[in-house]
Amino acid sequence: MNIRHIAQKAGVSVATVSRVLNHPESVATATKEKIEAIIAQEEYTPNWFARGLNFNKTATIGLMIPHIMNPMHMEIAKGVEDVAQHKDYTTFMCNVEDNVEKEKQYLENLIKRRVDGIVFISSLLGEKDLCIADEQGIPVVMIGENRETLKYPVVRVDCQNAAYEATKHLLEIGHHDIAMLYGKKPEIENRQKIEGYKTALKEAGIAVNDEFIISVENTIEGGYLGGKKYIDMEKRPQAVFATSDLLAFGVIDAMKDNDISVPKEMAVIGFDNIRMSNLIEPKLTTVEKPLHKMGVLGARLLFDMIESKEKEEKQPPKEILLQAKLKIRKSCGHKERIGEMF
Amino acid sequence: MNIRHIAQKAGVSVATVSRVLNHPESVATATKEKIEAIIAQEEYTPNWFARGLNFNKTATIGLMIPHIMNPMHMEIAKGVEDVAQHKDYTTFMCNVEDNVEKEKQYLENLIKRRVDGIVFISSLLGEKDLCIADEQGIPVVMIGENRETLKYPVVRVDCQNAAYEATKHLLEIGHHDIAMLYGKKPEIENRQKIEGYKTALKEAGIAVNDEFIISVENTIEGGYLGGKKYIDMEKRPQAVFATSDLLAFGVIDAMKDNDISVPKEMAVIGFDNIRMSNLIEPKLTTVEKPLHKMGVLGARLLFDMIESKEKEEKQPPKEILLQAKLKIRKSCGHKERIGEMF
DNA sequence: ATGAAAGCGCTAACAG
DNA sequence: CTGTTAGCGCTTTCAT
Repeated sequence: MNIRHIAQKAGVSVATVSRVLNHPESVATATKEKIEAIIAQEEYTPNWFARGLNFNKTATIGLMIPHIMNPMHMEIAKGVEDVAQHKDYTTFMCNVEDNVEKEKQYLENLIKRRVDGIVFISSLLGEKDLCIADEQGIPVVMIGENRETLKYPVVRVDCQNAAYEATKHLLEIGHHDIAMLYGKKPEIENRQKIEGYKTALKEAGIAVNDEFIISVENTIEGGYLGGKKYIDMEKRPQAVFATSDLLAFGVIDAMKDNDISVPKEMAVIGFDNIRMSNLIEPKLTTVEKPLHKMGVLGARLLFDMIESKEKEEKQPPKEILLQAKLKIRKSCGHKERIGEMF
Repeated sequence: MNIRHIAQKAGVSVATVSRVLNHPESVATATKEKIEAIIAQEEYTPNWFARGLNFNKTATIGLMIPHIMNPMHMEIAKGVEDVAQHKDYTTFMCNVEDNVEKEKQYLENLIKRRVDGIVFISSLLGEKDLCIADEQGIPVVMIGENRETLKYPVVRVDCQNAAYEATKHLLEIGHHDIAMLYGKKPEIENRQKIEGYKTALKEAGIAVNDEFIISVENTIEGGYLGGKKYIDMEKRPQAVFATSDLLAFGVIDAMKDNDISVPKEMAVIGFDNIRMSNLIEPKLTTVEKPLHKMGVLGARLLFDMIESKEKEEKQPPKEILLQAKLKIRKSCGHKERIGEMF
């Protein structure tokens, strides 16, 4: 079933059919209606490839997701998808699994398919790979930074400051021996978080204990493992700053399994504020990232680029810096500052 | 940058370039290597559309997901994606948001893009829409049933029996007034679950109280709302059978907010056994669905069809029926049957 | 307002 | 082993 069949049935040329598909106003009402009827009746759908061959637009964007089982990523993804949907774009979600090779493969795939743009959530890719997209003229935006060099527009949150605040919160409650558990993957954010953590400790005149700084897989299981390590230490920490809520969940689970009360014997603070974080027991004190908003802003940035590309304008890469906010709940045992609570 | 440029640079015809791209073995090693070098150097990527115009294969499958923020769906999606990845297929994930219109739109989009097959998770679509894919010769498989008529291969679990077992478990513990809270959306499964629930009650000689059967959005918030309704009833139920873990989470949260102890004053059982269900307090007793496996089996079914389509074989739609299993934890307060625990 | 015809970039017979 | 060439289905000038 192709455009020629329709043209024949209607007794017109293919050009006319093509016109009713693309510029309906330029066709006589009578012929148009006749053709439209036939199209409907025959359930004809124009061939996407033939079309793409002529246009250079696919109304598709790609979305790289580090891990689809991590609710944090999905909350961001939802934000991106909401905007894309609104613009009548289809979103290609790609599950990277924290694996550089897989991400590279997906990127190539997306480029081959000529997506109009790509949003990366915490990309693992280096300059060299990323610029493949660039060279093909495909706009790219980052959510969560990727490399120090900001060659691409990026939506990021000030992780260093957030980590500083989180650690300080633990300090204010009265803890000295504060451990930090971080997920292996988004390297730069980790570095910033470590920096913030150390700064807070130093300001409080506390020496950094490197044994307390552990990295694991960024999953509940990873958190459990980390928690177990802290438990087995000769000199246990009094508090754990976990760099994601998922990790914090794992830590708390490990504590429960070993009859260590949270927050009484061990304070735990998370990062991200995913939906579930106020459902576990004790409700998780955490750092609130505006996840959905990050997705929305990232997508907007991308569409700005797509649209300015059409007009052949060029703009310098924008950077949106968001601040995170402490969300004080129960897992650190703080009793004052109730005003800041949810 | 197209195939002609490459051909010129290499001093060969486009056909030869096309050959090294598609049937490298049929080209002399020397010419092949030369052409490959030029392709690499020029960073040439074949135009996807031109290619799709000739082949009728895109190495892409579509995956309809009712709601990306529901971990249950993402665990299934992960199973599908794992298989697709293994077969070197790219997976187009579509976030349906429990919205028929959106699902229809995504379906049309996937068809236009000529995906090689589509996996639907708990599709909302009717025969009429679904057969659009059929008519275009695009294989379709269902995970979680869609309509009574099984025109398509399907991976499903015996929800009726599972609901029966869940209710019976509540009964065995000693509860009489058992409520049922179900999510609005996968209609058929709901019907089956209600059936199983009623059967168990009847067998125990307990009259069904229709007031106890409430439907809400299938989210944590929905569960919270449902829980609240039960709390406000003149004669409160002693136990709630929630048809998803997400709902159960919400119910438990509502109980906590109202100082009703789970399981002492209110037993709660869930359905799905998502990863988080043993992290909340009390650990959730639930019905375990083999989520990842469902995704894997669904994808395999799809690839069977894709491959048998290539060979022009036709096979009757297969149906895979899985059994769910009670996962007894703490939220119902049962103390025996420890052997069945995690 | 409509038709004829020239591509878009690629693949696959068919020849050599 | 390689080149020539006819499409794949559609859009879009350029004529009429």
